[in-house]
Amino acid sequence: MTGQRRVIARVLSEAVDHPNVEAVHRRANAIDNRISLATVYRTLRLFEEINILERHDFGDGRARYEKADQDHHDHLIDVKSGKVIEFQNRQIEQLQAVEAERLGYKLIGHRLELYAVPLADDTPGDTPDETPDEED
Amino acid sequence: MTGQRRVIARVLSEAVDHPNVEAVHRRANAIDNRISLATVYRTLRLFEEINILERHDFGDGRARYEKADQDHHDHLIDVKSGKVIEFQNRQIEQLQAVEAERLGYKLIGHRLELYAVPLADDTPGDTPDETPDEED
DNA sequence: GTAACTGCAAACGCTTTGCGCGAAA
DNA sequence: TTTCGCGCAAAGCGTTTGCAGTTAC
Repeated sequence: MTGQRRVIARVLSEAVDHPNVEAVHRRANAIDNRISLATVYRTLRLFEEINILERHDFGDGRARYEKADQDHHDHLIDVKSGKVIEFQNRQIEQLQAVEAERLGYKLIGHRLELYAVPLADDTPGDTPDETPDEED
Repeated sequence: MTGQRRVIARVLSEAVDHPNVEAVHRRANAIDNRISLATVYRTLRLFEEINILERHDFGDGRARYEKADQDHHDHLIDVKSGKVIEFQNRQIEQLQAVEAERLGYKLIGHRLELYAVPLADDTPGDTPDETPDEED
């Protein structure tokens, strides 16, 4: 267990969002600036394989990470701000398993992402709020 | 409307699966071998923007296409064979909208993928059937 | 004739990897 | 000491793009 891995582990255990690799690298370097991007990639992959972390792909072409969840949840992506909200819905989960069985399969995993806009928000604009990179 | 676009459109309208770009290119060239990969990429993107096609990402790092659906459906991915099965489930759709509202959002899109293994299949093996590239 | 489209090859963005050095046990 | 992890820079992969020539209309 090296210092780099410790730092990266800490960054992710403290994260309340879903940082991409670059963000993890930035945060890790704020703690110890001798951590290379390659190491971040290698370590994140390692942690993912050990099931310490989960990798997500929310469609922007870069991987995002969060600690593997004890209590499983899915994500709602605010397409205006890029914000990511976690939610659980036992009912939907249940129906997924049923649907899989109906098709002759045993469900072993799933990906559910809801893309949505704020309810109150009536702005007609097409442009999403300036893409931040750091958010969620 | 050029010959290339006609061929690519035909390839996708005849497809019963969810080909990736390389597969589309291969099939298009079987009809007319003067179609470059760049044109395939450009045309698929164009068709996607016009909502003639839908682009999917099933997690293998390459885009897959199918014709935009009149009647919306989601996908179940057979993780053993790579096969992709389409399904519809009104109940799940409904619950997604409800969940989004509960979180203060208006649902505008979603992605639901079920990863599963055949029910009958009791093989303990970890290795998926040789990855084909052409399948589904 | 002009605007739109194409093929080619180079570039891109994210991610992985070969290698020689350095730290962990 | 021996193994494992590191940083660096180069390569890999799917995808996009600049450019000059070609095609549609």
